[in-house]
Amino acid sequence: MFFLTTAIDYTNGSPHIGHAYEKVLADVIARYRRLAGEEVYFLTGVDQHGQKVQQTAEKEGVSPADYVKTVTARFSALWEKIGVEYDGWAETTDPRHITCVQSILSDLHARDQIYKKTYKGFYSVRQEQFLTDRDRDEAGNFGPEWGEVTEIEEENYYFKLSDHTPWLREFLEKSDDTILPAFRKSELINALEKNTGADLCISRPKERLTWGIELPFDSDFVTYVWFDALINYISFVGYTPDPSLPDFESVWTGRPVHIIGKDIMVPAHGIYWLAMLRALGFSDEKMPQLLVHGWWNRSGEKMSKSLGNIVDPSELVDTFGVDALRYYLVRDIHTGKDSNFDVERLVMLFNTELANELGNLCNRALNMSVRFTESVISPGGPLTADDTALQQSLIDSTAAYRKAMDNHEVSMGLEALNRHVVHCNQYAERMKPWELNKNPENKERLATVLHHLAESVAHCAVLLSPVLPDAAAKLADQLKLPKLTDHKLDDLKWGLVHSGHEIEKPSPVFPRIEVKAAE
RNA sequence: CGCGGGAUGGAGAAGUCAGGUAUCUCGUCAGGCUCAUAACCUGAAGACCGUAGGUUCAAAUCCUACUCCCGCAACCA
Repeated sequence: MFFLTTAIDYTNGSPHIGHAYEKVLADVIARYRRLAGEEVYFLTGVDQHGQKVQQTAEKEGVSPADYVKTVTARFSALWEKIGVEYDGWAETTDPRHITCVQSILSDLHARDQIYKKTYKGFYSVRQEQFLTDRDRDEAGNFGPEWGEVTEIEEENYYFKLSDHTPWLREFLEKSDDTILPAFRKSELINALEKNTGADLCISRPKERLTWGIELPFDSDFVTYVWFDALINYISFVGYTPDPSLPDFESVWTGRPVHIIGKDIMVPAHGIYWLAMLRALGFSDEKMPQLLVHGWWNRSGEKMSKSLGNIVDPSELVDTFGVDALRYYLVRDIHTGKDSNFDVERLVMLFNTELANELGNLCNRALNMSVRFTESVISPGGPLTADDTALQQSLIDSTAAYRKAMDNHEVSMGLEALNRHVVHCNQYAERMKPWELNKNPENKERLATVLHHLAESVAHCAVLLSPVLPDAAAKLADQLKLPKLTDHKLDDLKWGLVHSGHEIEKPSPVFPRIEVKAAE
């Protein structure tokens, strides 16, 4: 089983382009793995507890539970809108999750992995948090942004993180595929080097915070939100068995892939979570891989004048469509790195690669079949060097696509796919089917050329399907091949379009996006 | 000396781990085609690969020093 998760989004505001990116990336990877013939379980959801939720709810004059419900609905509505299809949905206020967290807390407490101690430090009342030396300004004082700062003593529960850091360090040192992409590994190991054996505070006294999961062994405290949230990765796949949840052993069969942003690798996922799993008895072979993605940055507000200041993914979909957004989000960023969000590039990539190249290829190929061969596609006569070169291009592109996608490099996968599309357009230009059509003697040759184009479009539709499932279905529809998208990668052999296959006059699958050059 | 990432033709990127005539997309210029979504195809101009040294037959790629950008720095969910 290929078990894939995303970070669960914190329900403290509306979803933005970064949230959408992570989910689309995960959705694409999940769909790709299914296409590759693997069994997939894709889990995502929302993180609903914690101080910030409690504060925001208070500010808005509603209960945290109601507030969280509203925000959660915004997230799930967006996923539906942009075609993110998950198998499991995690909400941390779910009773099944709470049961699991509490059972884990009890277990760790019973095994002395959790203990109580007093912490003395400087506390900011306004920010409701303890401060550390790095919060001091250059003069060594706490700045006015913290408001009143007092030194207080507080009892809390701690998880024995220090028991596991030596193992973690060693595990990470020898593993090349736990942190993806690899360049982030050194960052995590460095962070670990600086760990001076500190343990992790996993409780909050109820005087300060009530919106959380109560500690099963001390009702004066709730669980620290990270300790609660991280557990979603196991609670919602039945770590504590529940008839409404999957069977844990059949989901967590190897190393799951957790897709997260670079901001929550250190310390939450890279340190806390791996250590927590270790404490629960997970072996090295069951440790998750962390696929760490970068950020969409926004450079300047220049484009906002001409195209409107749009960053809400839902509005982007309304303006440009799901295909354009999904394609852009995985095409214009290399997994792991940062990129600048630019609406003009979104439009450009859709128009050039989808409308002009692939969409137009489909359109011209099918139109010619309708006009020149009575809508019937047949293999025609003997193959020339041009034909075999085209078939080889398809084989090469498919191989490059698979290699890239296996490494979660969606952008490179799409680039590989594109190479074949370009090859096809060049092929059409050289073969000139419209010329062949002028002389009846060329009928067989004409059939061969058009067959090669139709066959290529069919393959491209399948390869594109993880990224743009709807568009792939439309391409299949144009080709009159309704079962096309049922194919697995290994079934992709030359001959998807059978001899004598009939099609109809096509209409554009990717209508060009026309942008009015506003003032 | 806190940590990490980055600096590549006008714009955005790949390539750097495993050195070997600089790649892709957009843009610009010129031409071709007409089946197609004013789409497609061909050709051209444009980069001393941040700076300065070094290693090597050979460096965007390895080594040293430096400059400038961005993020993070562990009770911030």
